[in-house]
Amino acid sequence: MAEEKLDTQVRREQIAEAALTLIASQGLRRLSMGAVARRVGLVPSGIYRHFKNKDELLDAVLDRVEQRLLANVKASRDEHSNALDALRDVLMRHIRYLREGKVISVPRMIFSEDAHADNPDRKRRALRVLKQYTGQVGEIVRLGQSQGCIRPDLDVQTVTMMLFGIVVPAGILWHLTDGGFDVTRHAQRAWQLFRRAVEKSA
Amino acid sequence: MAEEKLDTQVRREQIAEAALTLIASQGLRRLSMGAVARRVGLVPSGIYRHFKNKDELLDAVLDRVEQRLLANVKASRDEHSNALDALRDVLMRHIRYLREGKVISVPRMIFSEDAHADNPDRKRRALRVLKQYTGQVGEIVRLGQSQGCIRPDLDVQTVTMMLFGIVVPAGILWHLTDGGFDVTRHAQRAWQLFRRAVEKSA
DNA sequence: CTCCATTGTGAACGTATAATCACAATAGAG
DNA sequence: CTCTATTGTGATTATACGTTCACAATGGAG
Repeated sequence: MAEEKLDTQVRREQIAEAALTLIASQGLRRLSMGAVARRVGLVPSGIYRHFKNKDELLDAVLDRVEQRLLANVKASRDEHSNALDALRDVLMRHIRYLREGKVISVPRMIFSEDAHADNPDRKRRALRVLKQYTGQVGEIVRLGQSQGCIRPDLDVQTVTMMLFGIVVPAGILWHLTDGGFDVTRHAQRAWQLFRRAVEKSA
Repeated sequence: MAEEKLDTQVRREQIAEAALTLIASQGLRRLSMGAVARRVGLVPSGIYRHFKNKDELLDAVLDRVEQRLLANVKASRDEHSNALDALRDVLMRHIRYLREGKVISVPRMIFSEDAHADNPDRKRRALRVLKQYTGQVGEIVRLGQSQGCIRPDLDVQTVTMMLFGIVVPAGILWHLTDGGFDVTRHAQRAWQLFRRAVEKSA
């Protein structure tokens, strides 16, 4: 079945990526070691050459999720000096990924109760990822406050979660409607509302 | 095991309620027919006297979720003539329930990919429930626009989802932190933001 | 080229759980 | 009170899945 023998480091990447894709397309519940194996062209037991068990695999997936999330915020920060522009970019980046069906696995890994059904450790790690992420976004908010484009009296976390609150429900509807919900239009409109709420009027 | 023989109608209620509670406390994944049975004082196979299979049970649970959601919005509408007050009440009602740990099963049933993993039918029904719910909230928004307290130029659905976007992320954090996140405080602050965004200033 | 550590395979096992069925208990109609 | 339909039980089956293990293939160090 395997085309060739590959190094563990390579396989671990392949396998984690395959798991991520499968989670994105079918949800965590249907993620079986067998399905992952098939996707990388291995036999189920082959996975265990590279991961001790399913838990360890899910941890690796969570690692990838963490990397991508933080990389995204960083990109938005780097590309926009104006804080509001950067925040808008963060938002739109999420929406774009949503539409491309790429990283639905992210919310699925972090939010799905299944991801930490009986694994308090992973639950803690998911929380840590989320906090790091909102922390980064919060930095942008703070920047905006010092730039004078965001009202200084607002609680940073609240603003952050409000932005977050545009993406998550949109993702839910997008998922429930199998892509029928126009997330882009919604994000644009919601952004107007968000902006009105946080912008410091001159 | 069973204390007494009970009518199917009564059992169906008991069983659906037990399932709802279990989903709330442990998530959908860990919901087994055996666990439900134990909770109502029956033997696993006993469930099948009242439900054809697990799918039918989950459908019944979704029914209950639907009822409670709509009843909640209705209560908020009835208790407050001012639209903004009613919206705030809808929000706070959610938050209260969140804290009481009562109806986490609601988002779990509607949002969890597991609830409709390979059941497109239930997915459609979950969408219908969500649409009815947002439709009801949307009515309040429209009312507010005609009352003159909500900006008339705003898209109703966007406003509705924005309110929704306060609850959902809060619920996520509340869940991830095992109740450590102060959802009430967050809801109050987020409400200020929301209000500022949608209120028609005099 | 040779050899061994690494990687891949197929069969097998244990477990969890949904679902079925023959049989027992019981509540309520008559 | 009696009888039957309804409800409850325990044993059992089927299935899916995570995991293990003995064995085979292979690639790279020497």
